[in-house]
Amino acid sequence: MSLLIQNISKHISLTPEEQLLFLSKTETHTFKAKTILLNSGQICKHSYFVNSGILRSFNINDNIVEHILTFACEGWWIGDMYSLISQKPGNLFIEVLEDAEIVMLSKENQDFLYAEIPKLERFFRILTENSLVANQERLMDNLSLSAEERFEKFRRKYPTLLQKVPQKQIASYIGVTPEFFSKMKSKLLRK
Amino acid sequence: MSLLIQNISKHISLTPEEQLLFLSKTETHTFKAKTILLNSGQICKHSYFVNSGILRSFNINDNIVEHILTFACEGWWIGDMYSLISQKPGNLFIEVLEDAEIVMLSKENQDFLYAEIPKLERFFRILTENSLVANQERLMDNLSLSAEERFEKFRRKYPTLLQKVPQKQIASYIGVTPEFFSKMKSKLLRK
DNA sequence: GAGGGCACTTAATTTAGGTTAAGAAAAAAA
DNA sequence: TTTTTTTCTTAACCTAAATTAAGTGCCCTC
Repeated sequence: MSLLIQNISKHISLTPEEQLLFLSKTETHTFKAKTILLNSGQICKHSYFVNSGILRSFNINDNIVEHILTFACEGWWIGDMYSLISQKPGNLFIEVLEDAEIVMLSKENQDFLYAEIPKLERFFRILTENSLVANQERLMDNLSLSAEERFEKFRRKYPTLLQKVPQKQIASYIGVTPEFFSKMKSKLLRK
Repeated sequence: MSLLIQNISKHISLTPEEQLLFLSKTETHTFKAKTILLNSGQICKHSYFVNSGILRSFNINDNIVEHILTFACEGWWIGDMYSLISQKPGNLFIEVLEDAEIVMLSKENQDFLYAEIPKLERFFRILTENSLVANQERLMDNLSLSAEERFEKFRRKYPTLLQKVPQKQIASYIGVTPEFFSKMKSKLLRK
């Protein structure tokens, strides 16, 4: 069974026909690292489900500084939620960090599937709720924890990412400069 | 028509019977300012819809510093999403800031209503999506904007709140100390 | 295998924002 | 009204993290 169907089946149960219908409305593609799937200023047309590889979404401030909103590894969904909902140009980039196989679900097909398989409303509601909870926690962490504590949390939450993505991107995710991150890391190692 | 039904009707349409069923599963109460509706460490049993007044959700760090997650005014929903979903003890407080009339929807009744009126899955999906988008924007703002810029955004987004809640709570929301907020404010006024 | 970018490090300097403390003003309570 | 508590301000001092800059190692690709 595909990773995507497994993912859905964690929260709702689909009949074999529904599974086939769902899959028939998606497209699976492979992308090389460094591919930009969505550019800032574009309208986001798809939700992306990661079969393998790593993606990230980020924005760029004043044309200089990148800030990472999310990483997405195997079994995660990613997209520009704002742009996807509003169908207006967003300010996020979505980029492939590690060669990836991606299931793409277009906004239109998603709406079609909501109509055909109303249970999917439930599935995406739960998915969105979980994102919201994670996001709220990260926001509170950014308000109340030091960079060191945020790094510790990141390391515990995404142990595999630590090995796989350049550390300047982890710095960006936890909200510090690469230089400060480097200093902090060597301080932690010295302990 | 009640504010709550208006709110729901923005996203889905309910028959009069469904409206009555929904309302029959809620309880409306009034609360005085300073009432704590939910304490840290408790399991959140209700979603709260604000008919009038102002509420806030916040956590307390190291028993000292408060950090505000959300304000909720007329027509807004509020709750501890983490605790509500998981039915585990959360770390948020929910407090009434200004005398309020609140519609309370228990977790059990919400689940009951999902079963009776599946359209509601859609409604709460959309509600959660909108929260997520707002939350993501706030997170990115916290990563990339200065305190002054965050305050400017807050002021534009919630002009009414500025008058109504103590400024130390706005400080807490944008993520600075009351002292720094005061300094910043007088600097902005001098311009 | 030489050269050109990246990613990472280190260090000096600067700054945004925190801390501490104390008084003034305002609001709530009595 | 008076008292008490909370909120707001101001100011001196402190610190986490940013900025700037220079140097090192490393993977590309030509």
